[in-house]
Amino acid sequence: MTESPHPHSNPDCRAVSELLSRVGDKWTVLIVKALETQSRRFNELKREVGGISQQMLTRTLRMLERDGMVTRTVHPTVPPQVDYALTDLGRSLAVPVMALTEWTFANLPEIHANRAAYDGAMEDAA
Amino acid sequence: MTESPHPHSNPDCRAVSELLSRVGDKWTVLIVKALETQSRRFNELKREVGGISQQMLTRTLRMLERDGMVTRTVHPTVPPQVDYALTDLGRSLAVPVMALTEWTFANLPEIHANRAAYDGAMEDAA
DNA sequence: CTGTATCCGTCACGATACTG
DNA sequence: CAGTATCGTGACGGATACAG
Repeated sequence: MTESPHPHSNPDCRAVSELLSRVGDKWTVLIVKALETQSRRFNELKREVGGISQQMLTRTLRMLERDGMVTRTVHPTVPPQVDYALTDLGRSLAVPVMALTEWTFANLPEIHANRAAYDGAMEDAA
Repeated sequence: MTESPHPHSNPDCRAVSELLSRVGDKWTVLIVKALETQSRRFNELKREVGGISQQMLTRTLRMLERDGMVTRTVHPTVPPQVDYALTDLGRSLAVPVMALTEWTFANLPEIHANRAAYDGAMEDAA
């Protein structure tokens, strides 16, 4: 946990920021969740996640594979079959992510109430 | 933890996704970190975070305020003085975020190694 | 089936100038 | 000091067509 006057310029903090961006992107968590219980084929994932384009599924899987979060196994059959599975690293990431998820569920009512109050105050001012 | 064939369309899961995006954006975590120990004034925050534009600082603070993560206190002095502070909600969010941060530090070497291996394999193929 | 290539719209973000 | 207004840019993400 390095200290720096400008967290931004610190390489370690940039790494954390980068990881948070990955987790915060539109599809990563949904894909990891879909792989949580079992390995999946490409189109299985596409159906399971729902609403994702082929392009984004491919891109996100490549990033996850590069970081060692998922493995990609090609079976040289015809038609081709590719299985994606979580690695231990990917599964271990799911733990703190789940903590954030549970925090969200626990505090969702309060957040919604806060927003309603804020928006109400804003339109009073307007 | 609601079940749905298409997580995307589930309002609870969208809320989680939204929260992850907020945490995953470029500045939120850095601002929360800067407010962790004490309340800060606008330009104090700007200096502390480092590299953020006025516009993004304002926007991010507004979002955090709307969600009830920070309070905004205006002192009617001249020149004007505005203090930002974390709420209990904001502080409680910091807990699971820190868990993710620590996971990152713990697994950074492995991730870097994975990337190097992946990139190496790629340029072999090329 | 499992991708890659291409095009395109949107929006987050940055820089700058201006205001109370 | 603490913002708001405006404009520009690039990355992100979707749709579609094509390929092995």
